[in-house]
Amino acid sequence: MEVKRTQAQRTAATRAALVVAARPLFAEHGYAAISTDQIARAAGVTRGALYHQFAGKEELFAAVVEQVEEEIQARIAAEIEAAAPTDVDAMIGANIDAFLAACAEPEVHRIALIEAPAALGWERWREICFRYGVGNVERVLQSLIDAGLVADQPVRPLAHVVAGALDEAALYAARAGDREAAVEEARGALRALIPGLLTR
Amino acid sequence: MEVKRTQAQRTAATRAALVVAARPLFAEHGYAAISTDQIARAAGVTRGALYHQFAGKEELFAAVVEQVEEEIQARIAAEIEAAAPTDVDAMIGANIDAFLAACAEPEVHRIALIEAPAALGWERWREICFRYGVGNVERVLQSLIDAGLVADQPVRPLAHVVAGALDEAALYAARAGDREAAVEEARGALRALIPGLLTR
DNA sequence: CAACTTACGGACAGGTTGTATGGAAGTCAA
DNA sequence: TTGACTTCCATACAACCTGTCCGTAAGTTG
Repeated sequence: MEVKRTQAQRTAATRAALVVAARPLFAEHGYAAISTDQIARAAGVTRGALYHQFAGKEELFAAVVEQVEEEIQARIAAEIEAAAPTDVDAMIGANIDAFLAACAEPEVHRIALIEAPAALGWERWREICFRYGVGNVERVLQSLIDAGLVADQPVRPLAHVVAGALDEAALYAARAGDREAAVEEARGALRALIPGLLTR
Repeated sequence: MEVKRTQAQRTAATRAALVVAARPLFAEHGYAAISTDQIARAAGVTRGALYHQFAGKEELFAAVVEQVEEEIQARIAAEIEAAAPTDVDAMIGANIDAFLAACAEPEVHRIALIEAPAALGWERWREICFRYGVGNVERVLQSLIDAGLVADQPVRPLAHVVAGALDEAALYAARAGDREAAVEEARGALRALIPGLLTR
């Protein structure tokens, strides 16, 4: 029927279709192995539309990364709230579990942790991570420092290092043959490492 | 003069020239942004030689990664030996310092930590890391466990997680504006996190 | 409703990877 | 030494991919 659509709606629909179509393709084959033509065709538009809506392939990928980060951030927040941890150890554990669960699918870990740093450049990747993952870690650490549970120190570098450990654990868990066992191992390693920050 | 060279010498010379030429190019511009033609020209050969010696661009890059890993491994071992740490804390600190120093140049951290996972795929990257960096971490951790200084637990996942923290710290330090200060911050964060594994 | 802006499709130019082909360099047996 | 044989390398070629240009359609505004 082709109802009359406003420009904003057309733009939103096209951008959304491209991002939605690109995401699983990037997740399965990687940034370099997927062509803009494949994405456009999967989205039901042409490359012309893609290049009108995004400055280029990299910008489209950035939009996908942004969407993924936003999503896992929301998932983690929801899981933490559901767990409603009472003491510090439970809170740290809940954060670890939520992060590992959120990174389980390739759409998350492959895009956000493997492809993004190389495709967008580390600086840009770090900037995005800082607004989501690392930023969250930093907030948690800061609250622990404020509560006197972690020794006072510069939070930013500590947040990066802890986030690095979390990222690697997520990849270890997600990419293993026996997923269940690997998640358990990764959880164990993180629970051995991170609570070591607590003052006792 | 063009002395007569044996086939093995020709092969070795060509492969070495390609790897040596490719390394700084990949380090500065990244894997995707450098063409096989640029590499071949920088090496003083043609793409024909490149494709005769390596199965493709990716295999050449893998050779570069391998060389970088081997080199930093040697550097770290030498620095540890030079430091000759006596107690556990000093040993851990020496490992941290040596790793951060080894990753300072882009030729190391950009190639081995940023480009390699995406270009070679995480599985292959992990396999290489395991023969070098992660493997080394695992050996150190195992010795600590054997000595009763770290709680008994599966070493492999712990080694991955610790290596992830080290990698992120190296990137944080290497990519910062004020290098000196960032190295100090990264070192501080690692020294706050890793010794937390020690039983007290 | 007419001028204007925005969204999009198709075609083109430049550059990239990998392969195929022919010749040069080295090896080995007689 | 020589002649067959293998290895090494350079050039030419085909397929593909990105980004841009231009024309057209859809929507907006005075």
